[in-house]
Amino acid sequence: MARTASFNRQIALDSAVELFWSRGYYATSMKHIEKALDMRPGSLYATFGSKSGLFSEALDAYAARAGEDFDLIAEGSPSVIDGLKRYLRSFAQPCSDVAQAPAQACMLIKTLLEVNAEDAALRSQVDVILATIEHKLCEALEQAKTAGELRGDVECARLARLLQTQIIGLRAFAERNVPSEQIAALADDMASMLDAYQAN
Amino acid sequence: MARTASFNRQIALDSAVELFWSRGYYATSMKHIEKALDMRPGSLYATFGSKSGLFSEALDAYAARAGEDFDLIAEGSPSVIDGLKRYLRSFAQPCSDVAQAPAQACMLIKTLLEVNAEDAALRSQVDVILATIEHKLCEALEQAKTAGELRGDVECARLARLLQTQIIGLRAFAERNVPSEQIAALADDMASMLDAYQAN
DNA sequence: TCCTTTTTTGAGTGATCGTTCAAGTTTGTG
DNA sequence: CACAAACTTGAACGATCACTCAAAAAAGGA
Repeated sequence: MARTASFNRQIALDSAVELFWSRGYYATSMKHIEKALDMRPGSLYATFGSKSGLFSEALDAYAARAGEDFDLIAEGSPSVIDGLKRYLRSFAQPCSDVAQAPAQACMLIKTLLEVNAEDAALRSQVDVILATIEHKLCEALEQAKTAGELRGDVECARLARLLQTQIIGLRAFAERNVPSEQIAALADDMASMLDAYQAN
Repeated sequence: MARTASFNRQIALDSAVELFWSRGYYATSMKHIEKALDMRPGSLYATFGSKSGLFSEALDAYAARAGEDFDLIAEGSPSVIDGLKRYLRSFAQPCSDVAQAPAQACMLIKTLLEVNAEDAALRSQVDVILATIEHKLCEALEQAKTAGELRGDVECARLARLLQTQIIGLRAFAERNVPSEQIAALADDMASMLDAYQAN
């Protein structure tokens, strides 16, 4: 009955994630977006509403993909704690996938540190996503506790926050121009820290 | 023989640090700068050359102040390790000074994650400053080792990077909208980690 | 007080910002 | 093939971007 859209929404969002993850929010212009997504203003605004609307959807797409990556490692691991250790170390691998990540640091953290109070909606969106991830980590730890992997007195919520902070620090540090062996050593040190929480 | 400048360079730079630390690099316009520094374009460009020139000087001013803060805590501590633990916990205090910091996260890390390849000079400047801080931490740890505070087999350079990563993570996490008790608990956990490196 | 030197001011530069929209193009249906 | 509906295009909008510069203002020395 009418013309069909020539673009694929998910592919467009993937391009937006890559672009925003690489350049950040403010330093990405609509010209960059038009080129990266191969879409013109009319289509862009009809589909995503605004630059911040597109960014918001890109954030959700990024979070979804990050969640899948975590689940994939968790499922392929013999134990919960082992999975968490592998997850930590996964950020130390220079080029794990064929598709090179546009930045070492997490897009959520880049956004948390970049976006200011004038874009409060984006800030609170990042806050919610990070709280969700924290919650997911907490659930994994409680599962480990039930399985007898963790000591009985471990506060899972607290350890979850510590773990999230380790990941944040590791990935932000990795933005520095340092040899990859040093990043790997950092990941190893963090994995070893978990030993202090494991049951005898 | 001629008119004297009406502004104080150091005061202007302090204002620039506060402004850039709060808003970041790209989201800070010359209009913001004119108002915060109470200077007009002609004076600004005659003094600092460009927006990036001013930002570069602000980065150095921030690093200098951060170094002083660290030295102050280190000097007032009974041991090196104790000083480092206090330093970690200092980032968990909501409003330690009268002058409230414009952000929880470190300005250097905000810049590292924000500035993209087009401003390579700023990026490498941050890299150099962070390497200097890492080196300073390493020296403090070696001093602690000499004083018998650390085990003999501790790799100071590696531990220095781990410490820096902890601080980066802690301060970035603190940008989230979470209760200050959780930040304090994080700092405590990080301080406890150092125990594993201390001599029996 | 006048002159020289330096600083300050603010209007103005072209470029680019996010966004809008009318016109043109492409599709499925009758 | 004709029509209607949806999508694509690209020019254009006012606002703002970093930055320039000529003119006005201010200060010290003679």
